[in-house]
Amino acid sequence: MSKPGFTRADPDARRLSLIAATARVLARDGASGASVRAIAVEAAVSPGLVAHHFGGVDALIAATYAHVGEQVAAALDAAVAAAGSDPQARLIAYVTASFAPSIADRNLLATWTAFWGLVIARGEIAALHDALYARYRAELERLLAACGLQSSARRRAAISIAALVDGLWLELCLSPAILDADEARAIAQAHIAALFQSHPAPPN
Amino acid sequence: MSKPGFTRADPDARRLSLIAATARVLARDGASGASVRAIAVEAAVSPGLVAHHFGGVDALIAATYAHVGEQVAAALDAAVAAAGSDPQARLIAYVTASFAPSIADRNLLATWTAFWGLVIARGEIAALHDALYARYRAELERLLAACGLQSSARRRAAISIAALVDGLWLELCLSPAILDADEARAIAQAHIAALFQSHPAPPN
DNA sequence: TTGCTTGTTATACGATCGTATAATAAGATC
DNA sequence: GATCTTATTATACGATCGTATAACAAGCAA
Repeated sequence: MSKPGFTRADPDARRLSLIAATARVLARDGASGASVRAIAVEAAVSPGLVAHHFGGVDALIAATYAHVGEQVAAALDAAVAAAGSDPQARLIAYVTASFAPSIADRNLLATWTAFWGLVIARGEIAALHDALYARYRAELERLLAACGLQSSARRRAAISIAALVDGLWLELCLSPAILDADEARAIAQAHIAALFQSHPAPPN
Repeated sequence: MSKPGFTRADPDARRLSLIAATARVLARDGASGASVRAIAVEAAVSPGLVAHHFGGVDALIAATYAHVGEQVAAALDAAVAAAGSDPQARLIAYVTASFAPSIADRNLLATWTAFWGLVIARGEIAALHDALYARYRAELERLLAACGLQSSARRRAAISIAALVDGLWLELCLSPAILDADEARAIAQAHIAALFQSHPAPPN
């Protein structure tokens, strides 16, 4: 007759719900506000569940970062897939997808800054960051290769594009009044064009 | 006969000492470790002094950011002054000075990430960030003008350089194994060269 | 229905948080 | 040396922190 006091969720689904709640708290209150209790309230759940599913709050934040990172990577991949088959268009799509509203978002930035802070304090989390960025650069190198950029220039080009996108993304999130997405896209495209100009594709 | 139990410091000197201690704690333990007590221990001082001199720990962290920002700006200005009178050399010096060991430093990054986290949670701190970055971009625009870059291209060029430097600096601090200072300098120089190539200085 | 597994809650514990308060004493002034 | 200002300390308070623990109950299996 009466509703159950709580619902037993599938462990994976519950973990996802906790991760989503963590992202919301991070976005609203910043890194220092992401306490076990605040997250539990946001997820409408008891504080003990965090320990039960993740062992501790640090692991939950790390899982949140990994999950958000996956989402971003998937969004970038989707942008490439939607760009068709032209190599240049695919590269541009991959790079400028970072400036789409769902990515250049304060909420995402909050998760990222919280995580950067953890990278400093906790060494084991640095591995997550390295893996995510390595994947980003590897994909960039692949796309650059498809555009015919000579292999000796790919590594440096990927690093420079990644750095530029990071900086533009950061400024886009922190002070949107100064930089909007259209200009960020234009800057990134100009940078890529310049890269190919200084390392022209060899004629086949 | 006996040493005094504590020394009465000049208020400004004491504030500086607390700021320096805050920067050290931020670097060692990250944003979440920067508690009033930890800072007081680091400064070899009683916790109450923080409230007495700054009113609260948030104001102390904000002051730390402002101070560190001043130091960085001064270091960049000094690099320009040391570069002589050639406009191109001055611009390169200003940009690549961010990769010097004292600037591309994990300790500085820790302060920065802690502050970025505060920018999200506390609106009043965003103004500090905007002011610091506006100053950086304004100086870039000045140096670009001295190099003869046409005025219509200056704003966008300054933003792109600032973004690239930010991203390179971040990666340099977070994963020094992937990017070293020399390569960061080379990437930044190539970017600047490309900017002038697409907007060549008008002949006088 | 009965029993079992385990997701979930409720509660408690010690540690640490930020800050307010009053007492203390260093150092300048006269 | 006496007086005063105030930087500094010591202490205390309530709130919140992370997590361990045991009781509870939802849902499945038999």
